[in-house]
Amino acid sequence: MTEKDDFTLQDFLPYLLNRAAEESSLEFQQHYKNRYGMLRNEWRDLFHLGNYGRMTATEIGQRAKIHKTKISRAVAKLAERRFVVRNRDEQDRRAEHLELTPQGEAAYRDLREQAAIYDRQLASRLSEGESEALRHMLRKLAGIDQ
Amino acid sequence: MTEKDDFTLQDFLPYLLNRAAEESSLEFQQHYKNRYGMLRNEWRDLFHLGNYGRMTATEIGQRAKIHKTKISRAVAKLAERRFVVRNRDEQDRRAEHLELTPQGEAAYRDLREQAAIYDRQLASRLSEGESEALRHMLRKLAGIDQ
DNA sequence: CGGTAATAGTTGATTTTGTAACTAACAAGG
DNA sequence: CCTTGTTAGTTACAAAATCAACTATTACCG
Repeated sequence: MTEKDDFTLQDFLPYLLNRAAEESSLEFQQHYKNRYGMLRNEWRDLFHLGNYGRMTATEIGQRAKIHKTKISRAVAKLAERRFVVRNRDEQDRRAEHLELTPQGEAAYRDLREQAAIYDRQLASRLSEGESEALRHMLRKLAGIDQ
Repeated sequence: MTEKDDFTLQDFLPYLLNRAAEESSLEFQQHYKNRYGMLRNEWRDLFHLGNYGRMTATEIGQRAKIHKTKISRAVAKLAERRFVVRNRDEQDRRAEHLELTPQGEAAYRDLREQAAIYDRQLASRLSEGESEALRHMLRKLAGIDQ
Protein backbone atom coordinates (compact mmCIF):
# COMPACT_ATOMS: atom_id res chain seq x y z
CA MET A 1 0.00 0.00 0.00
CA THR A 2 1.99 2.94 -1.28
CA GLU A 3 1.23 6.13 0.57
CA LYS A 4 -0.83 7.73 -2.20
CA ASP A 5 -2.51 9.75 0.52
CA ASP A 6 -1.40 13.07 -0.77
CA PHE A 7 -4.90 13.68 -2.04
CA THR A 8 -6.40 16.56 -0.20
CA LEU A 9 -9.58 18.57 -0.09
CA GLN A 10 -7.96 21.63 -1.61
CA ASP A 11 -7.20 19.64 -4.71
CA PHE A 12 -10.60 18.11 -5.21
CA LEU A 13 -11.98 19.40 -8.47
CA PRO A 14 -15.67 19.37 -7.53
CA TYR A 15 -14.79 21.34 -4.43
CA LEU A 16 -12.77 23.90 -6.34
CA LEU A 17 -15.36 24.13 -9.06
CA ASN A 18 -18.07 24.76 -6.53
CA ARG A 19 -16.09 27.34 -4.66
CA ALA A 20 -15.26 29.25 -7.83
CA ALA A 21 -18.78 28.94 -9.18
CA GLU A 22 -20.35 30.12 -5.96
CA GLU A 23 -17.98 33.01 -5.64
CA SER A 24 -18.61 34.28 -9.14
CA SER A 25 -22.36 33.69 -8.98
CA LEU A 26 -22.66 35.66 -5.82
CA GLU A 27 -20.66 38.51 -7.20
CA PHE A 28 -22.59 38.65 -10.41
CA GLN A 29 -26.05 38.20 -8.99
CA GLN A 30 -26.04 41.74 -7.72
CA HIS A 31 -26.61 42.88 -11.27
CA TYR A 32 -29.77 40.98 -12.07
CA LYS A 33 -30.93 41.02 -8.49
CA ASN A 34 -30.42 44.66 -7.63
CA ARG A 35 -31.30 46.08 -11.00
CA TYR A 36 -34.16 43.83 -12.04
CA GLY A 37 -35.16 41.87 -8.99
CA MET A 38 -34.49 38.65 -10.81
CA LEU A 39 -33.54 35.28 -9.40
CA ARG A 40 -30.79 33.18 -10.87
CA ASN A 41 -33.11 31.00 -12.91
CA GLU A 42 -34.92 34.02 -14.28
CA TRP A 43 -31.66 35.56 -15.34
CA ARG A 44 -30.61 32.32 -16.94
CA ASP A 45 -33.82 31.95 -18.91
CA LEU A 46 -33.65 35.56 -19.98
CA PHE A 47 -30.10 35.12 -21.11
CA HIS A 48 -30.99 32.03 -23.08
CA LEU A 49 -33.92 33.70 -24.77
CA GLY A 50 -31.84 36.74 -25.58
CA ASN A 51 -29.03 34.61 -26.85
CA TYR A 52 -30.93 32.06 -28.91
CA GLY A 53 -34.18 33.88 -29.61
CA ARG A 54 -37.64 32.39 -29.54
CA MET A 55 -37.72 28.95 -27.98
CA THR A 56 -39.82 26.73 -25.77
CA ALA A 57 -39.33 25.93 -22.10
CA THR A 58 -38.26 22.42 -22.99
CA GLU A 59 -35.63 23.69 -25.37
CA ILE A 60 -34.24 26.00 -22.71
CA GLY A 61 -34.16 23.09 -20.32
CA GLN A 62 -32.19 20.94 -22.70
CA ARG A 63 -29.65 23.58 -23.52
CA ALA A 64 -29.18 24.89 -20.04
CA LYS A 65 -29.76 21.65 -18.16
CA ILE A 66 -32.27 23.37 -15.94
CA HIS A 67 -35.12 21.30 -14.62
CA LYS A 68 -38.51 22.03 -16.10
CA THR A 69 -40.05 23.07 -12.81
CA LYS A 70 -37.43 25.73 -12.34
CA ILE A 71 -38.06 26.98 -15.83
CA SER A 72 -41.80 26.92 -15.37
CA ARG A 73 -41.56 29.09 -12.29
CA ALA A 74 -38.92 31.39 -13.69
CA VAL A 75 -40.86 31.93 -16.90
CA ALA A 76 -44.02 32.63 -14.93
CA LYS A 77 -42.17 35.41 -13.11
CA LEU A 78 -40.64 36.78 -16.27
CA ALA A 79 -44.00 36.80 -18.02
CA GLU A 80 -45.68 38.43 -15.06
CA ARG A 81 -43.10 41.21 -15.15
CA ARG A 82 -43.52 41.55 -18.91
CA PHE A 83 -40.00 40.48 -19.81
CA VAL A 84 -41.29 37.52 -21.77
CA VAL A 85 -44.37 36.69 -23.81
CA ARG A 86 -45.72 33.21 -24.27
CA ASN A 87 -47.24 32.01 -27.51
CA ARG A 88 -48.95 28.72 -27.78
CA ASP A 89 -47.89 26.64 -30.74
CA GLU A 90 -50.95 26.15 -32.94
CA GLN A 91 -49.59 22.93 -34.41
CA ASP A 92 -48.80 21.40 -31.05
CA ARG A 93 -50.94 23.07 -28.47
CA ARG A 94 -48.97 21.62 -25.59
CA ALA A 95 -45.91 23.67 -26.45
CA GLU A 96 -45.42 27.34 -25.79
CA HIS A 97 -42.97 29.55 -27.63
CA LEU A 98 -41.28 32.08 -25.43
CA GLU A 99 -39.71 35.29 -26.52
CA LEU A 100 -38.48 38.50 -25.01
CA THR A 101 -40.61 41.61 -25.03
CA PRO A 102 -38.89 44.89 -25.90
CA GLN A 103 -38.53 45.38 -22.18
CA GLY A 104 -37.01 41.94 -21.86
CA GLU A 105 -34.67 42.72 -24.74
CA ALA A 106 -33.55 45.89 -23.03
CA ALA A 107 -32.86 44.06 -19.78
CA TYR A 108 -31.05 41.37 -21.70
CA ARG A 109 -28.81 43.82 -23.50
CA ASP A 110 -28.02 45.63 -20.32
CA LEU A 111 -27.24 42.49 -18.40
CA ARG A 112 -25.23 41.02 -21.23
CA GLU A 113 -23.10 44.11 -21.14
CA GLN A 114 -22.64 43.73 -17.40
CA ALA A 115 -21.83 40.10 -17.91
CA ALA A 116 -19.20 40.95 -20.49
CA ILE A 117 -17.63 43.43 -18.11
CA TYR A 118 -17.68 41.02 -15.22
CA ASP A 119 -16.30 38.27 -17.38
CA ARG A 120 -13.34 40.39 -18.39
CA GLN A 121 -12.82 41.28 -14.77
CA LEU A 122 -12.76 37.62 -13.81
CA ALA A 123 -10.51 36.69 -16.68
CA SER A 124 -8.10 39.42 -15.66
CA ARG A 125 -7.36 37.48 -12.50
CA LEU A 126 -5.86 34.86 -14.75
CA SER A 127 -2.86 35.20 -16.93
CA GLU A 128 -3.01 35.81 -20.63
CA GLY A 129 -4.42 32.89 -22.56
CA GLU A 130 -5.39 31.00 -19.43
CA SER A 131 -9.00 32.07 -19.59
CA GLU A 132 -9.60 30.54 -22.98
CA ALA A 133 -8.08 27.30 -21.79
CA LEU A 134 -10.30 27.50 -18.74
CA ARG A 135 -13.47 27.92 -20.79
CA HIS A 136 -12.46 25.03 -22.93
CA MET A 137 -11.89 22.76 -19.95
CA LEU A 138 -15.10 23.79 -18.25
CA ARG A 139 -17.08 22.98 -21.36
CA LYS A 140 -15.55 19.54 -21.39
CA LEU A 141 -16.31 18.96 -17.74
CA ALA A 142 -19.83 20.29 -18.05
CA GLY A 143 -20.45 18.07 -21.02
CA ILE A 144 -21.24 20.96 -23.30
CA ASP A 145 -20.73 19.57 -26.74
CA GLN A 146 -20.01 22.51 -29.00
CA MET B 1 -19.32 51.57 -31.31
CA THR B 2 -17.35 48.62 -32.56
CA GLU B 3 -19.40 45.44 -32.69
CA LYS B 4 -17.91 43.86 -29.60
CA ASP B 5 -21.16 41.95 -29.33
CA ASP B 6 -19.58 38.60 -29.81
CA PHE B 7 -19.98 37.95 -26.13
CA THR B 8 -22.29 35.04 -25.64
CA LEU B 9 -23.75 32.96 -22.90
CA GLN B 10 -21.63 29.94 -23.70
CA ASP B 11 -18.54 31.97 -22.96
CA PHE B 12 -19.66 33.42 -19.68
CA LEU B 13 -17.35 32.12 -17.01
CA PRO B 14 -19.86 32.07 -14.14
CA TYR B 15 -22.20 30.11 -16.36
CA LEU B 16 -19.55 27.59 -17.33
CA LEU B 17 -18.28 27.35 -13.78
CA ASN B 18 -21.78 26.64 -12.53
CA ARG B 19 -22.49 24.07 -15.16
CA ALA B 20 -19.27 22.21 -14.48
CA ALA B 21 -19.67 22.48 -10.72
CA GLU B 22 -23.23 21.25 -10.78
CA GLU B 23 -22.40 18.37 -13.05
CA SER B 24 -19.54 17.14 -10.90
CA SER B 25 -21.39 17.68 -7.63
CA LEU B 26 -24.31 15.63 -8.80
CA GLU B 27 -22.10 12.84 -9.98
CA PHE B 28 -20.09 12.72 -6.81
CA GLN B 29 -22.94 13.07 -4.35
CA GLN B 30 -23.97 9.49 -4.95
CA HIS B 31 -21.01 8.42 -2.85
CA TYR B 32 -21.78 10.26 0.35
CA LYS B 33 -25.49 10.08 -0.23
CA ASN B 34 -25.89 6.42 -1.07
CA ARG B 35 -23.21 5.09 1.22
CA TYR B 36 -23.65 7.29 4.26
CA GLY B 37 -26.91 9.14 3.79
CA MET B 38 -25.10 12.43 4.04
CA LEU B 39 -26.06 15.74 2.59
CA ARG B 40 -23.61 17.95 0.80
CA ASN B 41 -22.91 20.15 3.80
CA GLU B 42 -22.37 17.15 6.00
CA TRP B 43 -19.91 15.69 3.55
CA ARG B 44 -18.13 19.01 3.33
CA ASP B 45 -17.81 19.37 7.08
CA LEU B 46 -16.66 15.81 7.40
CA PHE B 47 -14.07 16.35 4.73
CA HIS B 48 -12.80 19.48 6.41
CA LEU B 49 -12.53 17.81 9.78
CA GLY B 50 -10.79 14.83 8.28
CA ASN B 51 -8.47 17.03 6.36
CA TYR B 52 -7.56 19.62 8.97
CA GLY B 53 -8.35 17.76 12.17
CA ARG B 54 -9.98 19.22 15.24
CA MET B 55 -11.54 22.61 14.61
CA THR B 56 -14.53 24.71 15.53
CA ALA B 57 -17.62 25.40 13.46
CA THR B 58 -16.49 28.96 12.89
CA GLU B 59 -13.13 27.80 11.60
CA ILE B 60 -14.82 25.44 9.18
CA GLY B 61 -17.02 28.26 8.03
CA GLN B 62 -14.09 30.52 7.35
CA ARG B 63 -12.12 27.95 5.43
CA ALA B 64 -14.99 26.52 3.46
CA LYS B 65 -17.04 29.67 3.14
CA ILE B 66 -20.10 27.88 4.39
CA HIS B 67 -22.65 29.84 6.34
CA LYS B 68 -22.80 29.11 10.05
CA THR B 69 -26.41 27.96 9.99
CA LYS B 70 -25.57 25.33 7.41
CA ILE B 71 -22.66 24.19 9.52
CA SER B 72 -24.71 24.15 12.68
CA ARG B 73 -27.30 21.89 11.12
CA ALA B 74 -24.81 19.69 9.34
CA VAL B 75 -22.73 19.21 12.48
CA ALA B 76 -25.85 18.39 14.46
CA LYS B 77 -26.57 15.58 12.00
CA LEU B 78 -22.99 14.36 12.02
CA ALA B 79 -22.91 14.33 15.81
CA GLU B 80 -26.24 12.57 15.99
CA ARG B 81 -24.91 9.84 13.72
CA ARG B 82 -21.73 9.63 15.76
CA PHE B 83 -19.40 10.77 13.03
CA VAL B 84 -18.33 13.78 15.05
CA VAL B 85 -17.90 14.62 18.71
CA ARG B 86 -18.23 18.08 20.13
CA ASN B 87 -16.05 19.36 22.92
CA ARG B 88 -16.69 22.62 24.59
CA ASP B 89 -13.65 24.82 24.96
CA GLU B 90 -13.04 25.37 28.67
CA GLN B 91 -11.24 28.65 28.10
CA ASP B 92 -13.98 30.07 25.91
CA ARG B 93 -17.17 28.29 26.70
CA ARG B 94 -18.94 29.62 23.63
CA ALA B 95 -16.74 27.68 21.30
CA GLU B 96 -16.95 23.99 20.54
CA HIS B 97 -14.13 21.89 19.17
CA LEU B 98 -15.26 19.33 16.69
CA GLU B 99 -13.47 16.17 15.73
CA LEU B 100 -14.17 12.94 13.98
CA THR B 101 -14.97 9.80 15.86
CA PRO B 102 -13.30 6.59 14.71
CA GLN B 103 -16.46 5.98 12.74
CA GLY B 104 -16.20 9.43 11.23
CA GLU B 105 -12.57 8.79 10.42
CA ALA B 106 -13.49 5.59 8.64
CA ALA B 107 -16.14 7.32 6.58
CA TYR B 108 -13.73 10.11 5.82
CA ARG B 109 -11.02 7.76 4.62
CA ASP B 110 -13.47 5.85 2.49
CA LEU B 111 -14.94 8.96 0.93
CA ARG B 112 -11.56 10.52 0.41
CA GLU B 113 -10.59 7.46 -1.54
CA GLN B 114 -13.73 7.75 -3.64
CA ALA B 115 -13.01 11.42 -4.11
CA ALA B 116 -9.51 10.65 -5.30
CA ILE B 117 -10.87 8.15 -7.77
CA TYR B 118 -13.54 10.49 -9.03
CA ASP B 119 -11.05 13.29 -9.27
CA ARG B 120 -8.75 11.21 -11.47
CA GLN B 121 -11.75 10.29 -13.58
CA LEU B 122 -12.66 13.93 -14.04
CA ALA B 123 -9.10 14.94 -14.76
CA SER B 124 -8.87 12.23 -17.36
CA ARG B 125 -11.39 14.13 -19.45
CA LEU B 126 -8.75 16.80 -19.75
CA SER B 127 -5.43 16.51 -21.44
CA GLU B 128 -2.22 15.91 -19.62
CA GLY B 129 -1.16 18.86 -17.49
CA GLU B 130 -4.40 20.71 -18.02
CA SER B 131 -5.90 19.60 -14.75
CA GLU B 132 -3.15 21.15 -12.66
CA ALA B 133 -3.60 24.41 -14.51
CA LEU B 134 -7.32 24.15 -13.92
CA ARG B 135 -6.92 23.71 -10.18
CA HIS B 136 -4.59 26.64 -10.07
CA MET B 137 -7.03 28.88 -11.92
CA LEU B 138 -10.00 27.77 -9.84
CA ARG B 139 -8.13 28.59 -6.67
CA LYS B 140 -7.47 32.05 -7.97
CA LEU B 141 -11.09 32.57 -8.96
CA ALA B 142 -12.40 31.19 -5.69
CA GLY B 143 -10.10 33.44 -3.75
CA ILE B 144 -8.37 30.55 -2.04
CA ASP B 145 -5.08 31.97 -0.95
CA GLN B 146 -2.60 29.14 -0.81
C1' DC C 1 -17.23 46.49 38.57
C1' DG C 2 -21.26 47.53 35.21
C1' DG C 3 -22.92 48.34 30.89
C1' DT C 4 -22.46 47.91 25.95
C1' DA C 5 -20.65 45.57 22.19
C1' DA C 6 -18.90 41.42 19.98
C1' DT C 7 -18.63 36.42 19.13
C1' DA C 8 -20.11 31.22 18.94
C1' DG C 9 -23.58 28.77 17.89
C1' DT C 10 -28.74 27.70 17.57
C1' DT C 11 -33.46 28.34 16.26
C1' DG C 12 -37.48 30.01 13.61
C1' DA C 13 -39.79 32.18 9.70
C1' DT C 14 -39.62 32.82 4.83
C1' DT C 15 -38.05 31.69 0.29
C1' DT C 16 -36.33 28.56 -3.01
C1' DT C 17 -35.42 24.00 -4.63
C1' DG C 18 -36.34 19.12 -5.59
C1' DT C 19 -39.41 15.26 -6.37
C1' DA C 20 -43.54 13.41 -7.69
C1' DA C 21 -47.90 13.62 -9.21
C1' DC C 22 -50.87 15.89 -12.07
C1' DT C 23 -53.52 18.01 -16.51
C1' DA C 24 -53.73 18.69 -21.27
C1' DA C 25 -52.51 17.56 -25.77
C1' DC C 26 -50.63 14.62 -29.14
C1' DA C 27 -49.01 9.87 -31.23
C1' DA C 28 -49.38 5.22 -32.60
C1' DG C 29 -51.34 0.68 -33.04
C1' DG C 30 -55.13 -2.22 -32.97
C1' DC D 1 -62.22 5.67 -33.06
C1' DC D 2 -60.22 4.06 -28.64
C1' DT D 3 -56.77 2.41 -25.64
C1' DT D 4 -52.06 3.02 -24.23
C1' DG D 5 -48.01 5.65 -24.15
C1' DT D 6 -45.47 9.94 -24.54
C1' DT D 7 -44.54 14.84 -24.20
C1' DA D 8 -45.17 19.97 -22.51
C1' DG D 9 -45.88 22.30 -18.83
C1' DT D 10 -47.96 23.14 -14.02
C1' DT D 11 -48.87 22.27 -9.28
C1' DA D 12 -48.41 20.28 -4.60
C1' DC D 13 -45.72 18.79 -0.98
C1' DA D 14 -41.32 17.83 1.21
C1' DA D 15 -36.45 19.16 1.72
C1' DA D 16 -33.07 22.61 1.97
C1' DA D 17 -31.21 27.39 1.79
C1' DT D 18 -31.48 32.08 3.41
C1' DC D 19 -32.06 35.69 6.64
C1' DA D 20 -33.10 37.49 11.01
C1' DA D 21 -33.58 36.99 15.66
C1' DC D 22 -32.23 34.66 19.65
C1' DT D 23 -29.19 32.60 23.90
C1' DA D 24 -25.02 32.23 26.12
C1' DT D 25 -20.59 33.74 26.87
C1' DT D 26 -16.65 36.75 26.53
C1' DA D 27 -14.35 41.32 25.59
C1' DC D 28 -13.97 46.13 25.92
C1' DC D 29 -14.15 50.38 28.22
C1' DG D 30 -15.82 54.13 31.03
